[in-house]
Amino acid sequence: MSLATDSADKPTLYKRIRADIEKRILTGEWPPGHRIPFEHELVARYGCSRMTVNKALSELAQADLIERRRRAGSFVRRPQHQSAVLKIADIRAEITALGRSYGYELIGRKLRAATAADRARLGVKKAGKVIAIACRHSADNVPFAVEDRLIDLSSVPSAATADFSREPPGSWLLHHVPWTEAEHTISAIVADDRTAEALDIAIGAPCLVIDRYTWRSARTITAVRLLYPGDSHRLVARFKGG
Amino acid sequence: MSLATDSADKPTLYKRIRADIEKRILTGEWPPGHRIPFEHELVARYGCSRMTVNKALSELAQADLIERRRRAGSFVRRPQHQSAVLKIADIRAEITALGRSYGYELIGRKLRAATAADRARLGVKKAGKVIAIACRHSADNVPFAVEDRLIDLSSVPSAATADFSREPPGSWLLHHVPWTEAEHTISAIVADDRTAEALDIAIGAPCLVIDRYTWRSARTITAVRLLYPGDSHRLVARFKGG
DNA sequence: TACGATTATATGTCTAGACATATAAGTCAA
DNA sequence: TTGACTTATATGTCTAGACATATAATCGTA
Repeated sequence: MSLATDSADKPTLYKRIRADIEKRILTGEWPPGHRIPFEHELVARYGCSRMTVNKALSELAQADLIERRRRAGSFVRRPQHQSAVLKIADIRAEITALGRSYGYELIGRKLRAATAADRARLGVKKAGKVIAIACRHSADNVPFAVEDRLIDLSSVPSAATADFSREPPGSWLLHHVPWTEAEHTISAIVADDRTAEALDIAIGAPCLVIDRYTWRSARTITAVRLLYPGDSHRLVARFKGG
Repeated sequence: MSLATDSADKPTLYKRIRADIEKRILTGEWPPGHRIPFEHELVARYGCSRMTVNKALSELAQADLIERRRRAGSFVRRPQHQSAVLKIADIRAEITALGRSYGYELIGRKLRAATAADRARLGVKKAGKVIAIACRHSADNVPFAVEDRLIDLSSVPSAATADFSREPPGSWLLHHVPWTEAEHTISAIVADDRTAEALDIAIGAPCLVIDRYTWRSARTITAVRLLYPGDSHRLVARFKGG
């Protein structure tokens, strides 16, 4: 909701330019790598001075949405600059970054009309189709995490035809769907028999639970629950603040 | 290290102005709430046009380091705008925000020359004095978290005379010491007998463990371990991303 | 073909003005 | 004392220029 509506009030010109460009990036109309119009082109389009256009583009650059290169132009950045906590969104990247071999195993995949429970979990009211996915990640052939995910197909129709038997859904989504907001809920449980079996740990051993919800604008994209062995896994988040 | 050294190269004027102000804020010379010089004063001091000063201040505002108010001036922001994960840094604020009554109990406080273990925990080589603090937080008289903290007195000398019997050290630090970086490590354990006793939970119940290290520039400020009952507590982190 | 020098161009920074606008502070009346 | 009105002022936005600088593209040469 934060940058939702500058509704009704008259935004200044440079803010309008910035919002116009931001919108095209977030909707995917201008994908990562796309060259956005030169300053002089925007000057012509909006009928203003170059400083006004420059201010809009500078703010987008400061927000890491675009990258500016002298003589070449300004380009939409790849969404790889998330906060540290979100980097763990891509478990494969996390494991390979540690120099360990990544293993992935699809346990189950079901395409179905959303049940009441599905709608509650995704936080949506309208019915629609969803994909439910269960899978397991491993590092050096040791179970690393089990994943239980729901994807809202009305937000991400292309997920219906994606091949999740080879690519983990988290990686697929990260590379195909731009997100704008995510919420993590972290808690701890002790392993029940099924969890213990899946993670190859003892019943009663501590587990870290991460529930993540991801939105694009106001639309829910996916809800996922990740279970990690709590004593062997550490979740590291590093911040810069003021 | 990120914005550490623009060493040797010649930074542009607006960057120098921005860096000058940033430095005074981070060193605490200009504390939260302090009014920084008006644009026209900075124009006089640096001998440049107002637009140059304005660019420096606008970027500081976009980075949430200062707040600008028409007619009033520009003010150093309180460090309350951290990422969601860091908001839980202040347990008191977290509890009162939920409308529950906050309780605090100092269990122990020791001022000592740093032992080898202390130095390892803080990640410093040089010896010096430290304060070790143990305390417990509660919500509506139910144990909420136990805290085990080490403060490096060479970084925060004023902590030696702070009264931690009434104010929790986390709140005190948050309000007295500006930080620039923090690292969280989150894991899960099962409660041993001492932990179970302190949190009033069963032995073997799941606990969430948060280890946090905080730095100002390259100096370690504090290291803290927080233990939460894992089934009743949830750590929520919300982000906006690209 | 490969490499080095030249050129064109988009961004980076800066100026000396201008008018708009929100609001702190002061003024005056009820 | 309180509330309404006025005023002064700091920031917000914008312009039409300028020169600096990094670099993609081109051209020329070995």
